[in-house]
This record gives sequence, C-alpha cells and structure tokens, in this order.
Amino acid sequence: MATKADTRRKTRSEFSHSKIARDLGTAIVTGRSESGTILPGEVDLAAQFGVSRSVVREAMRALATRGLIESKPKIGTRVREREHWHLLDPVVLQWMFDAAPSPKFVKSLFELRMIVEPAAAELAARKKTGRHLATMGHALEEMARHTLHTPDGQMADQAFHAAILEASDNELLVNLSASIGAAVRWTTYFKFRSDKKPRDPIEEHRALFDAIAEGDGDAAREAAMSLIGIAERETEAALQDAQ
Amino acid sequence: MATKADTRRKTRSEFSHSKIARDLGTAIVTGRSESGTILPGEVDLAAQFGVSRSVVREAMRALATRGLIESKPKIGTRVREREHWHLLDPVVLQWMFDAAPSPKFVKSLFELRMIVEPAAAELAARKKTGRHLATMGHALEEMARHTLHTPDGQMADQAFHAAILEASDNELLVNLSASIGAAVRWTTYFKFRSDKKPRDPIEEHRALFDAIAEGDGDAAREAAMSLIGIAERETEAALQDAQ
DNA sequence: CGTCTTTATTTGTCGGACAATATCAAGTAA
DNA sequence: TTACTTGATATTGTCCGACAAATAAAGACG
Repeated sequence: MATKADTRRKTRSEFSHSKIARDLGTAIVTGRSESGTILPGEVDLAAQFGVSRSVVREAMRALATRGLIESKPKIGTRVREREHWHLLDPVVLQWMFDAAPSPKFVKSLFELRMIVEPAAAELAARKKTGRHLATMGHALEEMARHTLHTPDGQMADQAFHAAILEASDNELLVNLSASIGAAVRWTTYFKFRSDKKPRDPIEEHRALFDAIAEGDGDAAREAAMSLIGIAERETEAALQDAQ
Repeated sequence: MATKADTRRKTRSEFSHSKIARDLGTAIVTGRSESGTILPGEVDLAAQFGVSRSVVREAMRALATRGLIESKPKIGTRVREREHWHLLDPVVLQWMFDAAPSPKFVKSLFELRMIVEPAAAELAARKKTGRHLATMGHALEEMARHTLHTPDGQMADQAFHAAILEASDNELLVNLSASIGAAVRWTTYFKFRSDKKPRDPIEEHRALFDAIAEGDGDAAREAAMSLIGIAERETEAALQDAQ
C-alpha cells in the first residue's frame, strides 16, 4: 500500500571521510582550531577518530582543496590563515553558519548580495525569455499562497530567485549565488526562529517580477535592493535578539 | 658567494595526486571528458597513470570537492553537469584558462568582474585608510617603473588590485576577486600573445588611485570599469589570435 | 506482473610498509 | 663566534593487498 506516496528520498549514508572532514572543517571555520596551529599527525587523528589513515588523508585532501589546511612532510598539517579559506565554497559557508557567524561576516555577506543580486536582476530584465517569466510567475503564486512561514513558501521563494539568476544568462552569477543561497537559507531560518515574525514581502517580490517582465532594468535593480534591505534589517534584528 | 641574491623560491615538487587531479580536471573542464560519462575505474586509472590506487583516490577527492565528479559504489565515477562545477574555485578557473575558454565563458567572467570590481573600488574609496593608500601608491610606482611587460611589473599590478580589495574591507569580495584576478589578469594575454605588446594602462591605474585617495566613489567606479573594459578587449583579441 | 532475492561490480575502508621531504641539531671550518 | 655542511628525525606521500559496504542489474518466486 501507498507505494507511490512512499517516495521519501533515501538518506544516502554519509561516508567516514566526509564526517571527519566536517568535524575538522567546522572546528577550523568556527575558530576552535586557530590559524597557524599544527593539527595532530595523521596517525594520531586516525586513532582518535577510530578510522584508518587513508580516511583521514581523504578528509584532509577535501579540506586542503577548500584552502583550509596545508600539509608538508616533516612539518605536519597547518591550519591556514582565514584569507586563504574558500569562503564562497558552499560547504565552507554551511560550516560557518552551523555555528553563529560574526556580525561582521553577516554584514559582508549582505554587502555582497547588495552588489550582485541587483545587477543580476538588471541583467534578467534585459535577457529574460518567456520560459523564465513563466517559472518566476509560478513561483510567485506559490509564495503568495503558502506565505514565507511555510517550507513550501520558502522553497517557492528560492525557486523565484533561482529563476531570476537563470534569466541573467550568466553561469558565473548562477554559480556565485548558488553558494550564497546556502548562507541565505540559514539567515532565513534564523530569522524565523526568533520570536519576531518577519513580514511577508510579497509586494516587493511582485514589483521585482513586474520590472523584469517589462524589461525595466533600473526598476528591477531598485526592487532587488529593496528586498535585500528588508532581509538585512530583519536578520540584524534577529541576531540582536539572539544575544 | 651571492648568498643573499640566491633567494629564489624552491620549486616545491608537485605530488602525484596533484598532477593526476590536474590531468583529469583539465580533461573535464575542457570538455574532453563529457558530462555524464563514467570515468575508468580507480584500479584502471591507477594502472594507466602508473600510480597506486590511493593516489588516484586522493585526486578524485580533490575533484569531487570542486564539484567536478561524483562517485558511487557499483556505479563508478561520473562527470557531473557543468552547473555543479565550482567555476569560481581558483584552480578550476586556472584550468579553464589553461586551455582556450569559450567566448561565452569569457564574456560571463568579464560581466561578473564589471559588476564586482567597480563596486569594490567604490567601497574602497569610502573605507580606505592611510596604510592602504601607501601600499597602493607604492605598487603604482613599481608598475610605472617596470611596466607590465616584466614579472616585477605584473606583480606590482596584482599588489595594486589586492590593496584595493583589502581597502574595501569585505573579505568575501577579497575572496571572490582574488581568485578571479590571480587566474585571469594578464597571464592569459601573455600566454597567447607573447609577440605583441599590450598597452600599459598606467594612466587609468593612476586615475583609479586618485579617485580612491580623494574618496570619490563614483570616479573610482568609472575608473575601475574603464580598466576592466581594456582588459576585456585585449583578452578577447588574444584569444582570437590563439585560434 | 510485481516483488523479493541473489549476484556482480565498484567504491569505501583497513593495515602495514617503505620513500620522500624538510626541519632541527650537531659538527666543522673560516 | 659565525657561517656553512652534514646527518638524524619526524611527518607526510606513496605503495600494496585485502576485505567491507553499497547498489544496479539479473534472476527467482508468488
């Protein structure tokens, strides 16, 4: 019975190297492992985690690829300076937001959004196609129906913004905001976790959609900035509440 | 003799896993390994490259971390769709520019630079400190003396732009532009056009510096856009020469 | 016809061994 | 003493062989 409804995704088992990479990675990005310090040797770590050295090495390779560590024979594995971290790597961003990120980092994030997303909206207004507008319109309806207080509504919100980036016809912009999206998801979650209920900026979303549909680049830029401004203020308020 | 002059950097020997990652990685980003295809098994690759399976696996881990491949038991290792690639990872970017990137990709990249770097210059004009200006001024002198045709001059150019990003006081902007700049700046030009000489836009650099020094955000934005425009035209010309 | 079981193949993990490398200390000569 | 050379040493890098786990595909069964 219920064969079709039972399409829950299989939780693909997480492999050991992935777990260890996350453990070490979060320790680094949250500052528990300070920059410049030498991590325990691979054999020690292997014993400590109860895995083989191969697994530890693969975890290390993943961290080194993200600029978090640097290994040299005889020296050991050193935690690199923060300036070398790939902060725009989606996984690194996720690890940073697993702990509470610093206000300055959040500010940097919104500053970047305020630079990139209005420009993307302007491009979208110029390069849009009918298919993009259809996707955006559908997402907008879903948002209005479910509101941002439901998971479905939040998913529609993400789909809406994804469609805008898609319409900008610039794969690097898509890539960049895919990374940022991970962080934004956290800020929205954080906002809704605080006691103050954020408002549902459906009006501003509709203004953005209309501007893009009419090909009005300036209006699209304005609407995007307005939306980001709302999100920033609400996030700041939530962060102040938290402490 | 010549003890002090002998401070040339030791060419740190490249490890096997790094070489193999580069081999497989360039094959993927240049399209020689098409998305969706299954790579040979790890044992086969190990035999093919004449290394152990561990080395192949570490190379795979580095590629998977950059979103280029995806491994599953019984299935094998599949080349992921381009939309999953971490195109803004410095190494991926470098691999793409080691071969001749597609005109559309180059256009996307400069479109992104045209969005981000003028904004960074504007921020720098607002937030600069004396130390930043000193660094920028020194780099500017070095550029003028050595010109962009010498390694010293190119390093000074990098230092100049790095100082601007530093002054913008936004670590995400630094991260983003640093990876783009390092891979792309003038290296592409000299790679494909060693015979002809690019113009030395020292005037434009000085204009940018002056605007930032005076705190004139709009002028800084204009100057930055002018510089990127020059770089774009020269890079396009160089790439046309290449084919 | 659909569902469960078996099978085969590939990656994931393990453990031990040796090689390569770079620091540090000891030794030597000016 | 100072500077350079040499060797000891600790750590990562690589190799090898084996087994475990996961999963798509083929086969058995109701």
